[in-house]
Amino acid sequence: MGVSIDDVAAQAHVSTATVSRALRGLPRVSEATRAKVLSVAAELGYVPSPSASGLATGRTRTMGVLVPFVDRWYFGHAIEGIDQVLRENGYNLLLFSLGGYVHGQKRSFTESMVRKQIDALLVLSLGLSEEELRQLHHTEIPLLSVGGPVVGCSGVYIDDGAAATAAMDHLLGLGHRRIGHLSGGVQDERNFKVPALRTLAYRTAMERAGLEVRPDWIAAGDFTVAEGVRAAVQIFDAPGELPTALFCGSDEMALGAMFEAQRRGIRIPEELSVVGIDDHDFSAPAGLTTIAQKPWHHGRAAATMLLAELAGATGATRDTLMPFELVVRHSTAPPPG
Amino acid sequence: MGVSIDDVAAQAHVSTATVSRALRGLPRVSEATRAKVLSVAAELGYVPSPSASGLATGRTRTMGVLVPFVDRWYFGHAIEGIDQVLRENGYNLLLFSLGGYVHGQKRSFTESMVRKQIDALLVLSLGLSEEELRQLHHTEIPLLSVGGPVVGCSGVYIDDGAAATAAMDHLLGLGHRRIGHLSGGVQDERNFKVPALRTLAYRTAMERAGLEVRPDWIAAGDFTVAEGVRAAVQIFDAPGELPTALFCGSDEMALGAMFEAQRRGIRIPEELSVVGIDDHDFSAPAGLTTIAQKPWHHGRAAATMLLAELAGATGATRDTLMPFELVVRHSTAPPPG
DNA sequence: CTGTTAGCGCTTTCAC
DNA sequence: GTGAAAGCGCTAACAG
Repeated sequence: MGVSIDDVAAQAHVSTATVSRALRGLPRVSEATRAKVLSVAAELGYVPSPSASGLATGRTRTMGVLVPFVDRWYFGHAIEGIDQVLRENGYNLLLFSLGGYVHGQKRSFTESMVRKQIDALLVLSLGLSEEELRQLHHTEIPLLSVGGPVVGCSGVYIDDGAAATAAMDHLLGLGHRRIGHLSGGVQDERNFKVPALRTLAYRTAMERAGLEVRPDWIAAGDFTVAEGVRAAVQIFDAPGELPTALFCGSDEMALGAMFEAQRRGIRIPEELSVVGIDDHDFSAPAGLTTIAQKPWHHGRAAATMLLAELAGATGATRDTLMPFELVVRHSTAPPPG
Repeated sequence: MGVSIDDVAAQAHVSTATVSRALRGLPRVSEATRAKVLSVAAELGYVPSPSASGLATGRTRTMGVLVPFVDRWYFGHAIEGIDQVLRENGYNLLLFSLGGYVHGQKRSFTESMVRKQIDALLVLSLGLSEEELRQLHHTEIPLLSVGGPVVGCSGVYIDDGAAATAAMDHLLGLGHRRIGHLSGGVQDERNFKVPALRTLAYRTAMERAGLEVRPDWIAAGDFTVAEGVRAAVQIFDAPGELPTALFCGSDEMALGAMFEAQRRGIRIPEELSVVGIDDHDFSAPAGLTTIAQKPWHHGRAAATMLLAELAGATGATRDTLMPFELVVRHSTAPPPG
């Protein structure tokens, strides 16, 4: 059925070894033979078998990408960036999604899924357990994280503390003093520290400004709109005065808070300022002020580094901080009064 | 470095063939030997080489998934569903994203990316060109589309015409007579008919109700929020009276229209009703009335069928219509007056 | 129930 | 510059 390298060799009247060299652009092949081989291969519609060359070389030209979800803003865009550079370099992208099972027994990622199957692994914003990390390092394939720090391997991400601080400084600069917070990452996310970093920056900024951190002005979500609504409800329903501003751990949560505020007739930004982190696709249309980051670029940068490492550039994968930027839109203004 | 089947065979004092049978759960192996092999394999940390077995069997236990984007609602969720059933069945998911290059020369999907690499291909809501379709069918691997009809292969999707009609009937039932439309798919999407089907249903419903289809009440977008805003602006800015309702080709566009309406002080649903299709994650929080579909289920269903087909159940992949449902929330009401 | 023996299709020394 | 031949690790007859 499939035409093999032998067919090409026969047709071109050369050995399989020569066909192999010619097709891969290796030296030690005369231009005449190379041309001949190329034309015969094209004519026959020859496509090399990845399994065969994988077996022979030990490399699969496939990169694994491990994600907690594919249907969430950050991951979708990061994967898109990764896919693009992989494609440009003739690499395949093997996707492993935990589908939300960030922890627990339903979580099904194991070393065996990866062994002898991929040349390197990109881990997206994921807290790997000690055991998983151990297994992964044991496979000895290059590893790189994207979207947040992961112990034991380098990563590509923004300085979450600084980003959150920039958001807080914006609010503080506007004159807000009663600032609430929708935090991300409800529970134990193991080694994944992003939500905690952002929340820590909130507390630090408040204290630095000499402001009180009121527990009833902090609510936890999981980075989604739905949870943003839930967290906002919790804060809005709390007895006592409301904050004049909300710093949200993600744009989705910020948007959720905006929806809930609108539902209650709380005017934004007149009565309440809202700022998020991400610059989600919905943020510009909704007029949300945010700290923008570009997961697509993160993916590209990470994949590029990993490819360089595979190409032999030892040390090509290093921790690298990506830029972020405050984008002021219409959800923030000085506090009322 | 890697421990091979021979190592296991040696340690277990059996032949490689026996190890192979034992590990794959084939018959004709005594329980005693099977147990022995299993324990030795575990002890040695043996993991079979996909390349080797792929070479030997001609099957890779990998399914390809071709998508126009991974960072869009429908696709992200569909991929999640696909990934899950693949994982449950020991299959790998090789992702091919066109990254938005739905057409044009930057589009890089070719037969060679697929040949000898995957056992089957899932094509997500994508209009393949005649040439691509020809190449794909030429590879003779099972094909199945998800999210919309693709000529030449079966598919899993909702009846878009009926879904759009349900949305229109809701509006009509509420008493609306001036209904505008945000259509999807701006330009030539080749063989991808979903946007056109929805728009056709709009026209048909209008005519059936004896209502005028006004060109200035129809604006085209590309299914995204940003385009929804743009299209809404176009309609809102048109001279003459405004429609009292908007039927949008996707929830993202509907949400964009809602943002724009809010910006202009057009009250929803008092002055304007908006209905979409999808039940996007943002729809419930935003209170958008919509026709809900479940891409995650579509993905699961499609992957399951393809796997069955691969397992030998000829004809397992057939056209199958998935359910949809009107979800009434707070963006629709009877027209003013 | 188990072992032997060919490959699967490609890469890679090592000769020539 | 080119060819011969030995694998890479596993599966699949075919014997026994």
